[in-house]
Amino acid sequence: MEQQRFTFRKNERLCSRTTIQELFTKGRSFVKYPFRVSYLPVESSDDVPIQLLISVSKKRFKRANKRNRVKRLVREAYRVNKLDAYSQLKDTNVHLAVAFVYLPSELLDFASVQKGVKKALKKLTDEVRKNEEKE
RNA sequence: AUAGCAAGCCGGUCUAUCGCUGCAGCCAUAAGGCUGGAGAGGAAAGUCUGGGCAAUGCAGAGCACCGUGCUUCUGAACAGGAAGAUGCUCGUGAGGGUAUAGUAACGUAGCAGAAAAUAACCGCCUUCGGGUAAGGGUGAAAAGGUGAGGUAAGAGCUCACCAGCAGGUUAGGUAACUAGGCUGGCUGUACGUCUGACGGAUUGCAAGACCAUGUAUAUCACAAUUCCAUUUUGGAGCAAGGCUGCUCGUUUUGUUUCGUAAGAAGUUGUGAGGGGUAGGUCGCUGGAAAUAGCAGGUGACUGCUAUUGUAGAUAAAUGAUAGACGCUCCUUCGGGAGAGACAGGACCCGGCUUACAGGCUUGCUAUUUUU
Repeated sequence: MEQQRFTFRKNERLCSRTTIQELFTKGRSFVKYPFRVSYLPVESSDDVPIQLLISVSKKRFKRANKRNRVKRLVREAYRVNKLDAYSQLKDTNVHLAVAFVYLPSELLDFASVQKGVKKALKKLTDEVRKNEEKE
């Protein structure tokens, strides 16, 4: 793992259909506006601590170009702000499958999306650490 | 100059930093790294149509069902396009919208109105048997219109002119059709049923082809064990399906019976092995291609020549931030403020339809002013 690179490559995305199924049926979740975050610890040999899925519902955004725009904004915000969460999770040595579900039905600008992503990541890392300590 | 009509085009550009998906080259055991170059639209949308491609099905015939509808072209084809014809309609105008096979037979025509179709009622005339569609003002539509003669009163009953229809005919046009002349007193309109012509298999790239870990397993070989009648093929009958819905016809499968041929079958273990899930590879982008020039055509379009290589992702790439230019508005000319539409490939082409801030070009029309 290189130092301080703001990448978002394929191995950081959640691609497998079966793990996505498991994530939504078995995983835990919380709401931190504007996202609902679901997560599930998984077995993985990769270096990457988090595999992420961004989801925007067709009900809220009927047109494909708006859905694409939301996904791009969220992905960009995650890409810039993920390193904090990585360093937090590195010493606990868990691998997570995470889904960000976009809740509002209107477009937000990049600044507020970024704020939301930061908050959500913080809450995620806090919860994971708590759970580790319990067990 | 202002307002508008038609056709066509554009629909931000550049720089810096970080980042995404393929491709080519180099480095690396690998993970990956570096360099170069490429990376959404006019509608990519709706999925309404015509094809290519793929799988399945198909001896054929009739009926049903669905679609189309003036003419001539165009095109691979179409419910597409071009040029034209006729009727109706909107606009001062440039122009826009809309309809169009056939009518032998049958049906319907609300409200209003006397009446919506082998004319009843009022009225008119009368020799009291009847005759009469000129008058009745409602409607989208009222039995051709106007005038004269004629008559008891009237009527194409007769005549002139006008409108339409039918049959010949002349001229123009490839044709739809247009213009004229002749003959016939032949004279309502709309919609539907109907008749006839042409076309139409079904499902869509989540099609389909290939590779294949784990798990279970058809089949085959060998071994052990148990046990005794099945398997193969041809004819006939019956049943169920397939061929678009139905009928005829045809075909496939199952079953019963008659004949022919063979001698084996079940369970367990080991090995081989087909199909096939997760996942992956192909399909996948060079094609009715794009651009330019020349030629033909009123035009859609066609031909020839040259040049170009132009997205191929898969929980799905083409983005974010900052600045500059450009656009609109305000201005104290220092500057300040604002907007940036509709919309994102998912096998590929031809169309149609719908959405769209703002801007540009060409031709034309109306009005006003100046010359």
